[in-house]
Amino acid sequence: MTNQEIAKLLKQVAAAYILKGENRFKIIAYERAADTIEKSTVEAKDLWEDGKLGSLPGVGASIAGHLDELFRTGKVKHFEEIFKGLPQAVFPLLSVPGFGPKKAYKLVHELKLGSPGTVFDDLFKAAKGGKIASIEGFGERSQQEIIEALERFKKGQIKENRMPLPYAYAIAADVINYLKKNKATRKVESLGSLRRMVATIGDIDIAVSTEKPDELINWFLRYPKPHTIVEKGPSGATILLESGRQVDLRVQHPAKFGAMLQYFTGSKHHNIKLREFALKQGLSLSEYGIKPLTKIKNEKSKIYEYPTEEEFYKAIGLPWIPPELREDTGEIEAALRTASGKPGLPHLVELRNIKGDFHIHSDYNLEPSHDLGHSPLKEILANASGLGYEYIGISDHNPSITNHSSEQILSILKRRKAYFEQIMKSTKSVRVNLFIMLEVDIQPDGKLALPKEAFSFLDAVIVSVHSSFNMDRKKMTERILSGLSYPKAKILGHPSGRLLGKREGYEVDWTKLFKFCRENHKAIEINAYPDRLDLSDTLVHEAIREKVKLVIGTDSHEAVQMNQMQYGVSVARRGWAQRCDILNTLPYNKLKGWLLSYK
DNA sequence: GCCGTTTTCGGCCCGACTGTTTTCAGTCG
Repeated sequence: MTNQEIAKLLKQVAAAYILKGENRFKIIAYERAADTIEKSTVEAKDLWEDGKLGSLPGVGASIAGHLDELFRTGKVKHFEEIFKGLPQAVFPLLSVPGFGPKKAYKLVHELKLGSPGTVFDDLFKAAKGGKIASIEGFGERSQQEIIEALERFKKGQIKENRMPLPYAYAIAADVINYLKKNKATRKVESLGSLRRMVATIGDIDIAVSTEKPDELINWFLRYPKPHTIVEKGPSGATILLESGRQVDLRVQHPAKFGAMLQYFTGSKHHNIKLREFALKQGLSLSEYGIKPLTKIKNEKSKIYEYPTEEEFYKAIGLPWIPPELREDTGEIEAALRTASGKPGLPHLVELRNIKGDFHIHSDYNLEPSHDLGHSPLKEILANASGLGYEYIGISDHNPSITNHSSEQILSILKRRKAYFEQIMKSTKSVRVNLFIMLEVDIQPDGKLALPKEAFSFLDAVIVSVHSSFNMDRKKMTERILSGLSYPKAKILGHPSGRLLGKREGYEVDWTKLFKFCRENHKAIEINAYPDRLDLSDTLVHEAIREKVKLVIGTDSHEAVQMNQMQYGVSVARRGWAQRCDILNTLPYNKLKGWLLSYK
């Protein structure tokens, strides 16, 4: 059962409760639980197997109990009770934008739509036949709107995919650059999930601070890349790029920019928690500023405005919270501790702390079964030098074991080592240290795809799973631990194997893996490759709590991709990682001590 | 049903938009 399916079920429970007139806070509780599970980067089922369902914010004893029953038996008696007496045709309609439980129920009830399978067609026919306008609470306009909503829904049912963060980031960077060229622009910032650096992004939202909103909006609409204009209003505009990606602009006066930036950065749950917190101080927060509550009803109180987020947070007694942390996973409580002088918010790792990259593929042809890199070592070194790195590791894929004998593999690796050493001698001007490494497959039986003798030509290896992804959790965990048990296996590469939007990660017992890594001084990689961003933010947070060390690697197959380190850093930051948690922030000598110690 | 400055009981975010309304309900982000 996937997170999406669980979230859907919980939303249906909430909808059923709405229809049955249940206590509205109970409804909100179910909606909130559905929302966190839908957005969680860890499978709820994995958490359940570890007995950690309760770690999801909004999932308490009661809902966790129901989910336990769901995972064990495939159904929940309590939910079935709740659904009793409600027409099933209501639920499919809830996926149509504009349809909530009450509207859906009223239509199904009044029009006697019995079948969930044909409810869309049945309703569409009823609307076309003019049968909706006469229902109480509806009219000609809402009837027309229903027709259009159903048509849109039919067309757009292949739901637009969210894109991996780096793609969105590149699009946004170009728009932001363009917006900065206008003289009326004071500040430009991304908003929403993009600013929080979430692994996948839907729409791109950008905010501009300016005294001349109209001028900025018109400037935005003249963005030089091909686009169509979707919407234009007094406070912003929306365009659709040729790629099908939507870009929203919001403009605000500099005096109010802080509150607006805070509001639209979210996350929703962070903002809700923040407003609850402020309310206890008699302050009401909104996108326009902060309003002190008054005792007299309906009296309009003054709104205080804030040019910056720092001032906004300060006004409610908190230090500024980095956007990457704004997910209501303890950051407000931590900020509060910081405010009272105790250890609270982490000092998040930054891109400039990174001193090297171990996961780089070169163009040296060692006849691997996976893809070669495209750049020669010299170019990689030059790039590393430009990035200010002290060291790099070249981790080409291991030579294919089906096409080579052990002797051939030894000979290939011996030649490679000699070749790399020769290059290093001839490029003494570049002061980047080299580790000669490999990325080695962990085979299904847990053995590494490399003969034992071959390790003498290597400083260390990254081990990764590249095949048989569908093993059960126990076997996969044993497989990985076995692969990591080799003395020179120091790093587990792209640990979950996920490909964003394409493939779920394989199942792993993370608790067991983290414990093993901590005890054996193995590091887990945060792979910064755009389609991976693996380990996920939530698991990074958990790994750090378990005192596991991490490395951030780009998995570059071209020298230019080494610049993608920033996306790995953003995952680390979302997982609350500080400099001390990330090994490749260490200077060369210290790092070498860890990488070259074999047990 | 969830959850915790002080609260394990008693609270529970904010504003915009839409359409059918004469003051509000439903939906959305």
